[in-house]
Amino acid sequence: MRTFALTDPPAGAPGAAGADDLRMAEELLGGLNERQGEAARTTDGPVIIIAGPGSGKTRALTHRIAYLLAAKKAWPSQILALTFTNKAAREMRDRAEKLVGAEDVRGMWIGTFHAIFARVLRREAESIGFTRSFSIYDSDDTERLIKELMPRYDVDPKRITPRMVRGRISGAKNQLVTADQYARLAADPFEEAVAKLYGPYDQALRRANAMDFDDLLGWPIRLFQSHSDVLAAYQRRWKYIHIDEYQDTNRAQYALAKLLAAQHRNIAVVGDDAQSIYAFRGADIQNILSFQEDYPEARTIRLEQNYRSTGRILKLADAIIKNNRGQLDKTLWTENPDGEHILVMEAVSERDEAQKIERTVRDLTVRGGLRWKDFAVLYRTNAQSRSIEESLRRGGIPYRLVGGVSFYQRKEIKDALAYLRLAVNPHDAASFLRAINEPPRGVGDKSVGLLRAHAAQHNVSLWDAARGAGAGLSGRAAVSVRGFIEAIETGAERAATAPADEVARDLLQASGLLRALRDENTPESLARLDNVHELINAVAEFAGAGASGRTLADFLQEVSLVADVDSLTDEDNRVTLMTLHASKGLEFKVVFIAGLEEGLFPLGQSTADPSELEEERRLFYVGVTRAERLLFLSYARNRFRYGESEPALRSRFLDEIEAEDVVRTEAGGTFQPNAGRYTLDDRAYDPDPAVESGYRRLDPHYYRRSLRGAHAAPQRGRPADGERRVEYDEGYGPLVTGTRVRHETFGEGKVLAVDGAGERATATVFFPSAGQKRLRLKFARLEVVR
DNA sequence: GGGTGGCATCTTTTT
DNA sequence: GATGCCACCC
Repeated sequence: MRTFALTDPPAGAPGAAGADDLRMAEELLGGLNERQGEAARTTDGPVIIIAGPGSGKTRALTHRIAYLLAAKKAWPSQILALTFTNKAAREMRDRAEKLVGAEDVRGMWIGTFHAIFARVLRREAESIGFTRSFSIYDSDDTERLIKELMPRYDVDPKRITPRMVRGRISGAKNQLVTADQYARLAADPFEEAVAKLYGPYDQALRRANAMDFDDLLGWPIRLFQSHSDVLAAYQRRWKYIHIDEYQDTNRAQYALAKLLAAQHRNIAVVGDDAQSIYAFRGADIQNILSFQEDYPEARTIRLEQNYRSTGRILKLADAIIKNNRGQLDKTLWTENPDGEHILVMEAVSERDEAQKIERTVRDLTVRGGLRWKDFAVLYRTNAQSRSIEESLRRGGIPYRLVGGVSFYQRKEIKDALAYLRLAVNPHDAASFLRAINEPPRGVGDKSVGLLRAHAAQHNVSLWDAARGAGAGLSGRAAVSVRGFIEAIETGAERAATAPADEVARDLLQASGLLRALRDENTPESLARLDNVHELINAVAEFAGAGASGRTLADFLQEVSLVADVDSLTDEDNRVTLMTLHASKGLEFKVVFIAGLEEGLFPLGQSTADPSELEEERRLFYVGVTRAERLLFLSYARNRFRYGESEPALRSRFLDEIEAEDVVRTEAGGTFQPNAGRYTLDDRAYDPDPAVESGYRRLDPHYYRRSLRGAHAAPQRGRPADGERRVEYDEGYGPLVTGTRVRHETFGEGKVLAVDGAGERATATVFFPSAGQKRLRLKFARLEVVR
């Protein structure tokens, strides 16, 4: 929650730096080591800082900013710093303030890519046909919109879910592939279905005066490309550009940075390829390599000394990442003591695992003098938090859960926000659909269907359709709709003059939402009512906090852009629970990584794809390097899945650790990794080209049955051309993603995914004739087509 | 139009 | 174990 001064930098340079200025600038770099200092001092021209975990990379970047200001190289408003979380931005700003003073930092542009460019878009909205108060759609809104479109374009939401479509469209947007281009590239029936929806989806967003997250990057690019004067203005403005966590940038972010840096070429990026964990949302490590191509004059600085962790933790991290290929060359080292051994804890169940964690936390606070906030428990999926929460609660240990269902994702909050968003942007279709019959006011599916038909027919928004009345609504529905519209319009009019929180309070009152919750009068509904009041308070706080005139529209755009980690502060003394992803950039004295089991971490089918497996491994690396002093790795031999307990096998990540005197068992013995249970790349054993260059599973215990199928007998030689028949009835075979199979009734299809084990092994197969099917291998008797 | 109860389907990770 | 969806009833 931060405002950026939107004034243009004063003309000219900020005056020549005197000797005093330069001395002060140098002093600011006093606390840095030689390398960090070099990174901070390299202010002119492109710099790429390749930095390991805990090496003070953000520190170096912040000092660089302070140095620029102190040495009078730029006005604050000429500095742009892009981060990946608001929290990182806030920390960077706070540290910069401490270095050079709040006064001299004001006006600097520090924020996430999304926040900064949302801001740019707000200023330039009209030139791309939006209004300033456009809505920002999260994945929920987006899926709603896609679902709306599906029947009209003859896509069956059972076969191809809105979520899948959203994923594909988002991926395409990250790669800067437009709807037209996508339609041309679509290669299979699934992609063709996506292609049918992509264009209309974009039009629907436009009609709703809304943007999705990817548009917040895509639209600025289009804006800059079509308005060279606008681009030139921003190129001039931002004399110095900084990007933190550069390994997480996607194509669109890369393109934006390149466009903006073209004039001054003062761009400093910081990244660690080993910590790239967001490929699933389009992050591309290649951007690090491209940087050196785009800026051949770029200076490369490596920060390899680690200040955070003990020697043993670092040794473990190194042993983990060594199992990945193609990591950039980097040697981590530290002057810190070796520290304690890393402990592996085996539990019989997830409940047992949670209790062990709870007990360990308690012991360490009593004996080790640690505080609750020194601990973090990290896990792969949000669902894992439940058991850990339970045991911490039972033990009376205060904790803080990051992620999961955050405040702004709760239903009542989304409903309330829908009203507020409509008042600001009445054409917002997703909000309209959410709010129109919440609370129930007699406008059900049928009436909404009529409005929708009317809107589609006249190519107007739902709002216009509803406002035009008529549309064939029944008398009762028409009255309700009119009341709804009036309430929103009243709110919209008042928004122009009254304070944002008053507008919000009155509008929610008029909506009937508050009354419905009060009338329901259950403990749950009253809790929800409290939440809505809390939202109103948040609006009040927001509107009051800013220097001047922060509007409801500003508030709404801000809340769409905050993540849950952002609210994390060091103030509460609580144990932190969060996903490994959310932990990036943070550090804790003691870290637990729970659920180190095959299928959970590495998760699901990621083991089938080498690049996905490597991303999982980097995620493990990220988790391990969050720890300063103590690290615990745990797994359970049984874990609940789909409501029933299922046996689990400890993660390959534990068995591939090769490090002397680093890891111990709880009993104090040496941890014995079962080396070679999984090995790298022995493609020679597999005649199937689909798994070429893949990791081969070799654990005879785990995969005994599949080995009997094909892998165990490569010496029999490849079958002659033609078909190879694999029987599945006594287990399941080496079926991997991409394999072509034939089914008795559906014909030929392509395997999209395989999950489950043994009896429950299930393949997701796409059949051109019948669409996507989930088939139990036990029954389906698939033939592999070669 | 709306509410309820049973059944299926999951489960990545997030700005 | 929770959410979503559908069928059925009021």
